[in-house]
Amino acid sequence: MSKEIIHVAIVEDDDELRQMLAYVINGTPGFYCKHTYIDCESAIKELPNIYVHVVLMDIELPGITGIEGVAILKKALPHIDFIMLTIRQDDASLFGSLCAGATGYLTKDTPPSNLLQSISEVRNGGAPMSTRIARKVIASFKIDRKASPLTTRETEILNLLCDGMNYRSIAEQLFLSAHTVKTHIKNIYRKLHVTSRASAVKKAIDDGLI
Amino acid sequence: MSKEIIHVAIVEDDDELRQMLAYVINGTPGFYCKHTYIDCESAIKELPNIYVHVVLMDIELPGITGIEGVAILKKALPHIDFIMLTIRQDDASLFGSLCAGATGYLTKDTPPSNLLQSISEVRNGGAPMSTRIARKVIASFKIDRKASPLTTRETEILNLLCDGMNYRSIAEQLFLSAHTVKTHIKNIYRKLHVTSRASAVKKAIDDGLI
DNA sequence: GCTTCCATCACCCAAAAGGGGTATTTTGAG
DNA sequence: CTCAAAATACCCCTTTTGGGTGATGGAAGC
Repeated sequence: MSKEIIHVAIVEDDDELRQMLAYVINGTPGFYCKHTYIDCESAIKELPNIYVHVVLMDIELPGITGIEGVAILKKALPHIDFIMLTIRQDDASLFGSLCAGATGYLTKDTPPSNLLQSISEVRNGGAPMSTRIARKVIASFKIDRKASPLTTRETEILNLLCDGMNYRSIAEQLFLSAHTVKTHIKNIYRKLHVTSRASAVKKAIDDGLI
Repeated sequence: MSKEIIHVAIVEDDDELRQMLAYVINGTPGFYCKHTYIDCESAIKELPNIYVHVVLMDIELPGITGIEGVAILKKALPHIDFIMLTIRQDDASLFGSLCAGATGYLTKDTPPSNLLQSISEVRNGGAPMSTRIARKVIASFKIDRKASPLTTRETEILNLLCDGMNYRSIAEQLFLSAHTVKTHIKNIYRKLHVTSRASAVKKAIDDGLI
């Protein structure tokens, strides 16, 4: 664990909460919060000129949202870690924030001790998340591939279609006649309800078949 | 926090570690470990017949790997939470496990107290992860879309290609001549280094262009 | 003012794809 | 053993695609 003092900035439009957060941070050894902002516009203007390690970012802000703000700021200041601090638990907010470059995601019911621990954690290479949030993130990976309607051979050929191979190339690679490849592809089209290679590839990817 | 006793099973081929883990779990109030397995084969045979909440799963096992094991077991026993407990930190192991349905991922340097806390956490709707692991998971969402090489019009047409539309349909939809559509598609192919619709769709999806 | 990119439209031609059939062999489940 | 599904192979025919080449007008950048 690093012993350096962690410099924290806050972007939060609620005056009371913003001041309370700064108060808690400044009242804890090892943490320091000098800069707070009421919206992303001012944060975007000021942050490049100050020294800060971690930013606590609200999502629901007037003007530029916290998610858009992170996307903009993270691109300009990739060394800063952004922790979302929000009441929102919907998938769009969560995954939007992560795609934008947030490194942590805490709900506002996080008690102060956990919040401080999360700030330390993000500074030490972690990615702090509220309990339910973590579960959502993990669950998003699980692929319950509905039993593919395709046979092994068909799936094999579908993969080669993705590489842009034509009948003949596929046939050579699989030691089949081009006629057979064509028959398989016709069956693939029928099963996926498509009529072209392009849409077969798209549907296969969307449905997690490949 | 639930006060019920959490029933834990272990799948781990190292005799010493397996016994040590069981010893720690059984020595802690609120935790109970009656069943341990040295490989996935025996776990797959026994787990459906026993009462258990959480399974600690190693990855490197003789025969069926922990990842394959989770995929098989999670499908049959979706109510059980699987926590990977492994020395492996590579992306393939991590994301393979998550896709298979693991709910937690701990490295073997996790101290016993953290391990027990993680078991509680997963039982309470969380998704416990080691610090670095969490960061990897979060980082996997971040999309730094390299500026698309395609123009607005080309991207527009690329999207229609995904729907399996032909020159004529695209032309009608965009109020263009089919000749123009063809020119755009030729330019798309050149920029994406492909020579067919199927591979253009694949590459566009892979590169996050659509 | 010049150049570059974008968007638009056009023609020719060979290759490939797609739709409709039919048929044999292998494999697997009951 | 039997039946169904899967995998294999072939034919005919029309439509679509991909590659090459060329041209024009407008907007943006230098």
